[in-house]
Order: sequence, then structure tokens, then C-alpha cells
Amino acid sequence: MTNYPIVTFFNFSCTRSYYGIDEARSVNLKHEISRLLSRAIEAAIRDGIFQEDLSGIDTKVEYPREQKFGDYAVPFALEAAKVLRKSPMEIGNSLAAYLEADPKIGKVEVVKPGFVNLFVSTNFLCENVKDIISSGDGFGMAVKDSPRRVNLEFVSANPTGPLNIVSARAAAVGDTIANLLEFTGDSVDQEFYVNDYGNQVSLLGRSVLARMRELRGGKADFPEDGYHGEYIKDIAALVSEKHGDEINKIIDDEDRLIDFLARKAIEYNLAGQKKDLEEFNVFFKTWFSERTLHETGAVMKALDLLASANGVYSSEGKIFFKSTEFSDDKDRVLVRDDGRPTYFLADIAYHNDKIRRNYDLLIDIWGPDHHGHINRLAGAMKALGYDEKHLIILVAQQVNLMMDGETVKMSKRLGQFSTMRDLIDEIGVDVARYFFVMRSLESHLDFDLALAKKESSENPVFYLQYAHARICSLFGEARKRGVRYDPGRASTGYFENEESITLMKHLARFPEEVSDAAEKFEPHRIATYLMRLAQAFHRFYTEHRILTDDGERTVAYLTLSDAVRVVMANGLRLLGVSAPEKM
RNA sequence: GCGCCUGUAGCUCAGUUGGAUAGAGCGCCGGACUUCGAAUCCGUAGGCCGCAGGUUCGACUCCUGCCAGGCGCGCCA
Repeated sequence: MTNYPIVTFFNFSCTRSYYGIDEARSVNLKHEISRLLSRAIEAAIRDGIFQEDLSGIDTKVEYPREQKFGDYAVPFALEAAKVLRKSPMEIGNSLAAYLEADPKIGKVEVVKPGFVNLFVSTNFLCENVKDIISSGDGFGMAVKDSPRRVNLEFVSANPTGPLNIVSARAAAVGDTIANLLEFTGDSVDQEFYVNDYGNQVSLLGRSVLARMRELRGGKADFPEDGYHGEYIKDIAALVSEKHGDEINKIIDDEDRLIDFLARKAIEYNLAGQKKDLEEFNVFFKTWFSERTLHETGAVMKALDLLASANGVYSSEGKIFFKSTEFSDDKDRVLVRDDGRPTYFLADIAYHNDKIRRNYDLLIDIWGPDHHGHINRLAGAMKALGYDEKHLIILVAQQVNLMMDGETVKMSKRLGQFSTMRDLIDEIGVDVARYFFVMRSLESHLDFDLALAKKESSENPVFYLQYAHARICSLFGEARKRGVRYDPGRASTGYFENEESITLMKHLARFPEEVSDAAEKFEPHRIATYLMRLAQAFHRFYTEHRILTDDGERTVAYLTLSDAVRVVMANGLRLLGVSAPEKM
């Protein structure tokens, strides 16, 4: 086991942002078309073609499944047919006349039931390739008129041991969501809530004490529900060695001793968690201590606030929150009959604190074992008068770690768990992060560790990285051959073939995928997108030789490849996966 | 018993706020390297989208009821 240094790092802070990157020039075609459509509808109303109230009809833009239906499809005519009392085909034809004018649109077709299908102009796609290269790291980035200040809280594991696989999933997903939001113009603070208070803490302290007594040859007296992991012994040995004098001073005051050992164990565990997360490319701006909420009186203040909002009542010497008024199945205790606040009250105080730090949006990523708490916390926030839209709670579903077809059970108290560290050691950061992010958050993930390790060479991660490395190597070869590469001079006539056009369309989709993924907090979309992009590139590569005697053609195809490299690198960066130049 | 998540190809999973003929990776089988990286590409096979109703121009998607798996239902955190 690694010997982590014992350090405290509350208020540790680091900054992340994309402010250094060049101004974004990315065109989000889907958004553009949506705007075009709205304007077309307005124009049709102005010209007296549409006379009914259309405000309830969606102006959505979709991706058709089949290529013959164009690049974007507008089902507006189908949906408005009833209101307008016209046939969808007629409505579609009216709209088409207005849509055709835009230079980004090559062709508009109105077909069968009444879909309006749009084909992007090849000219736009070609110019876009050059824009991608000049935008570089900033391609796909968006700027918001009013950026949101977002607090994203995730992982927040108990400081009672090493991080497990579910925490690893939350870490990968949370960090990618933060990247996506920053990339699309918001400002995100990543936060880790440290549960360094309460029963589990003293249980941790008593577990360490028992192991320490064992080491000193005494009677173990190990707590029944204590933490059995081997790491407790390491902590006992380390603390015993480093803080022998302090321990001896309070050796007869068991309460103080347990408290002291618990604090040291928490520091040790936190340092280990932080180290593992950093190795996983996850950096938190704030490590928020639950204990401080109790010490500053913030917890009891939250109770007062709830009380003045008429949300609590006393019964049997306890104080309850009326959570049944917020779709909970029973009212929840806030303060026990001995006066001690519950975890729930502290959590309310914590979220109250976050809101008071002037965030526009709070996002929590919770584990599957906490989903039952969503309604009551959201209810408490509502009771305090906060807009429920400002709190979003995402649940990262469970991860089944599979070993030889069997599920590995995880239990910290029994001392058997598969740690995030084990995972990193086994399969590496890139593979782990990609695997966690490639599935949607709410799907239960079967993670076959043996398979991921054994077949790593045929892993989707390597497929993506290979595309990037292949392009880099291509440029290495081009340099060797003395090719003068100037993307600005690329003649786009060479792109008039199926593989190039497919590739250019995929490239143009990147800003849209990023935007959709950020808006819906669905990072797996990026993983899926990059897969398709890599596919399109590999296909292009096998069909078209890039370095030839034809100088113009060489520059053109290098330009297209370069754009793929940029997008692949940007996408992988969002996922926290490296984009190697060689493999 | 109640609540939440999931059920789509042999396996793991996508499927864009209801859209057109159901998708990918892996696995199976069969092809493609003298030249820029074959960690690649091309092709074949594989489906009552858990089941049954309902809503409408249209349902894998929404509603209801079942079935199956997982998780939660603590005055632990």
C-alpha cells in the first residue's frame, strides 16, 4: 500500500478555464437552422400565408436517419398541419421557399408525409474545414451572452477509505460535464463535500484505535461495525509512529483519543483520495468540510430558516421536516431527541451555503444509494424559497465490476472492495475514463475488468487515439518529404467525393454534439460522436491516398486530416483522455 | 408493500425534447497490405425494441397495468 503523506488541504484551490483559448468561431448549424426556421415562419405569417396562432408548435430540427433525407430535417409542417388546416406538403413547400435563400443550405426538399429536408452546401462544409484549423483548440467552443456560475459537486465519498469504482465513475462523468459546461460558456467550480462528521467518523476512530492496540500487543476490542480494511492497520501504524507523543498524552482519555485518531485517519484517507483523483485528471476547486458547518453554527441556522418558513414541527422531543409535503413518503428527522442534528439537516445547510455563494446553478452527482434523498432535499430547498430549477441532482447508476463473469461485491466495512486505484493500475487512466463516460449516466454499467485489460488493444479508446496518432504520423511523413503545408490555400475541389463529404459533415457536427451534451448533462454523446468521427476518417484514409506527387491534392487532404486531428484532440480533451502523437 | 433505475442483435450498450426502412462496438464467418501506421478497411449472418392495452397522422420513445433484474426505503453518512 502506498504511504500517503498526512496533510490537510481544505481550501485547496485551483483554477480551470478555457479563457486562454482563441475566440470561438464555431458554427452550430443546428442552431442556425433553428433560427432560420423561426424567421421563415415569421416571414410566412407576415406575408399572410400562415394566419393561425403557431406559438405552441415546436420549431425543432432533427437529424434524419437516412442520408437521402438530407442532413437536417424539419417536421414542423407535420406538426402544424392541424392548426393551419392545410396539408403538411403544402406547408412544407411554403417554408422551403424561405429556407432556400441561406448560403449554408445547398438544397431543400419537401417529401412524402411533409418533412422539410435540408442539405448543407458543400461550399460551407469546405470553408468550415479551414475554420476548424484556424480555431484550433477553440473549435466547438461556444460563448454565452450570460454565462452561468455553476457549482458542480461530485464524488463526495466518505473519508473512511480509498475511493471505489462508483466514485471513479462519478469522477469521470463529473469532470467531463464540467469540461463541457466550461467549453460552452459557463463557469464551473468543482466541489467535493467531505463527510468528516458524525457516527461514521467515530467508528473510523475506534477502528484505528483497535488496530493500534493490536500493534502494541494489547486487546483488540474491534468495533462490530468497524472498518475492516487492511488500510486501517496502515493508518494505525503510521499515526502511531508520527504522533506517538501526542497519543501518549491522551492515552487515558478514550474519547479524545478516538477523536484524534479519527481526524488523522480522515486526513490520511482524504490525501489518498485527492492523489488518486489527480492521477485521474480530476481536480477540485473546493474541498468542503461538513464539520465546519457544525462548528460555525450553519447547521442550526438552516434549521431556523426552515422553521421560519413554517417547514418544521416538534414531536417526541425531535424536530421534523414536513417532507411529505414534497412527495416524500414520511417526514424526516432534522434534530434527534438528544439535540444532535441529522445528516439531512447538515446537507440542507450545505446546499443553503452553496446557494448563498451566488451560484446560478447547483449540480449534484449522487450515487445510486442516495436517489431516495432527492425529493426531500429538493423539497427543503423549495421550502427555503429557492427556485427548484437551480438544483439539479444527477444519479450515477451502479457499476458492476465483473471478474471472470462474476460480480465483485464491494463493501468497505467488510474490507473487500475494488478501488479506483486498482482500476487505474490495471487498465490506465485513458481506458478507465473513456469506459465510464461512454455509457449514459443512468445505465447500470457492467465493467468487465479482465476483458478491458486483456483486450485493451482492441479497445474503442485505442481506436480513437489511433486515428489521432495516424494523422500526426502523416504530418511527420509529410515534413520528411518536404511538403509545404498551408491550409489556407487548400483547393477544396478535392473534397467532392463521398468519403470527404461524409467526413466534413461529421466535423461540422462537433459544435452541435458539444452543445447538446452540455445542455443535457450527457457526456456519453461525445464518446459516441468521436467513435463515428474516427470511423469516417479511417474510411477516408483507406479510400484516398494523401501524400502523392500531386502537390495541390496533398495539401487539400492534409488540410482535411488536420481538421480531424483538431476535433479529435478537442473531443478527447473534453473526456480527459490523452491524444497521443505516437502509440 | 412503497419509491427510483434498467429491460433493444450471442455479449456490452447507443437511439437526438414522439418522426421516415432498427444502430454501433465486441464476438462469429469470409475478404483486403510491395506505397502515407493493417491498433485499419470492406462484406455476411444475427431483432415479437420484456409482455399487454391506450393516446395520434406517426410510439423503442408518452400514459396505464403486468413480468424480470438492480438499488433504496436509518433518528448512518
